[in-house]
Amino acid sequence: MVFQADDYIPNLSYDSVIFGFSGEKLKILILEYHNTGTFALPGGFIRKDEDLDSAVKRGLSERTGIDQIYLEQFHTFGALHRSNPEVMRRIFEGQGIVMKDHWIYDRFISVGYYALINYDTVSPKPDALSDSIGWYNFDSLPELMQDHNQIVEKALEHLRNHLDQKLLSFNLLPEFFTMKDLQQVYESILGENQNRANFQRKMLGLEILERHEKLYSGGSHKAPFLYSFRKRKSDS
Amino acid sequence: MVFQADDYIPNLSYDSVIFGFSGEKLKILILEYHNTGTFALPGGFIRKDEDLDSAVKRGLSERTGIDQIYLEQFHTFGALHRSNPEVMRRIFEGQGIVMKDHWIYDRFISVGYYALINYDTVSPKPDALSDSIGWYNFDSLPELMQDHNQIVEKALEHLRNHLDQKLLSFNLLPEFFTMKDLQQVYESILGENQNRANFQRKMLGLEILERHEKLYSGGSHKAPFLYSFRKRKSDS
DNA sequence: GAAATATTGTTTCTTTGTGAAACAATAGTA
DNA sequence: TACTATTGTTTCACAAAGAAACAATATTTC
Repeated sequence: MVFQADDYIPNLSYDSVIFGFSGEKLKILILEYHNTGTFALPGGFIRKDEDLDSAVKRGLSERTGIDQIYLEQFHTFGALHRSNPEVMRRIFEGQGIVMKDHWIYDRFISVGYYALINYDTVSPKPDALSDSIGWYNFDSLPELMQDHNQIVEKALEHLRNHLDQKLLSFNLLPEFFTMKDLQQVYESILGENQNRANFQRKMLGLEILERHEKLYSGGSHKAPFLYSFRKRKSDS
Repeated sequence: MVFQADDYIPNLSYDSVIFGFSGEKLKILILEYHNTGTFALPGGFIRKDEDLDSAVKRGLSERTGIDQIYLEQFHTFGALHRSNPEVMRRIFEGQGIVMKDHWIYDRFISVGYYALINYDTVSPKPDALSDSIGWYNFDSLPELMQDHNQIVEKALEHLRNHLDQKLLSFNLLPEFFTMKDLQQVYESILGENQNRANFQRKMLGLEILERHEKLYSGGSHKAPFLYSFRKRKSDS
């Protein structure tokens, strides 16, 4: 599982910010390299014979088991000193792998992607080098290696700016959800409370929701409708 | 001037969409390789010892002579077959350079940037490989090599989406301009007419314009105010 | 089984913002 | 001096957004 130099494009990687929503909080997937105490975003390399997008999809599907993932590229990080060969070296040595020279120790420019996935239906798997992968609350992340904290910041910024246009939130929810669920997704991403009545009006006005029978819920109050989002032509 | 393999990151390039505004129309800079009839965006490669952003700035300043350029990265294009080695080979051979193998014939992933510059104060210079560089009306571009037309499309899309937030338009205007000038920039970028009264109200409301004395103009009508945009702390 | 409670779905009212038109001002022209 | 073209501003109508109030209902409590 040591990466063969000839198979991959050198000096170029991708890093992914994988968002999930637990029902209350926005979370992202973080890898941990136990022996080094290093936290990192899931990332990977691009084969010489594959599309950039395909490389990212491949990596995410390996880690999450999901094939149909909402993926968006948001920025490419190219500062000269963003990558630190010493950190990579420690990670490999923490795994018992000692290599004097390797293309992986070079300087890397990295393309940032974010993904939105349904938290409930995923059981993430660590990759070959990492010992664990897990969900972390977005508002209390550990310190990540290299510039990964900045990458996360930029991902959220992009997500916020495009939340309305792209109805991204749906990718974070299960098939059926209540209006309150949807509102909580918006609130956790935007970081501010939304007015309940206006939020409902706005969402229904978009004409993308399908209303179903009422939820037979356990709450001691009026049961909310369940919604799903309409299948569109563009969906495959 | 043949690029040395050891100096540059392989398989990675940048392409730049350089916007200018002639006073009426939105234009972009296009290179032409005469002997091949090929049109292309100005682009370049990244040295192993420089920031990605610096590489792009270096390239633009070589071509435009301007150092302080508004630059924004908008997308990285990574489709496997986006670059075509045959086209590159023809360009080199058109220059009388015949090389059997060269890293420049490899597959390239390219980072797209756009720049906004003041049309009047720039006299663009072609690079080593191209015979000419010139302004083309944005709405009547020639067919460009590889995926460069798509790159331009995506640049405009990004520019439109961020026009309000970032007040980008100012980078396209001379130091002093009228409200009508500013409105024409907006209209040419957005591709639709703006209401005159509301546009003025909106722009003044942003509190970023400084109003100066009236222009002593030649028009047979009330002379318009001249404006400049306020210097901000963040400017260096 | 009736009242109480919590939350949902909707409506109403107010405020704010936007689009279009009208009005007033003025530099040059006839 | 009147006329014309365009600018700067105001007004009006309408739509959107924010806040509060009202009505409906599933469960709990008495």
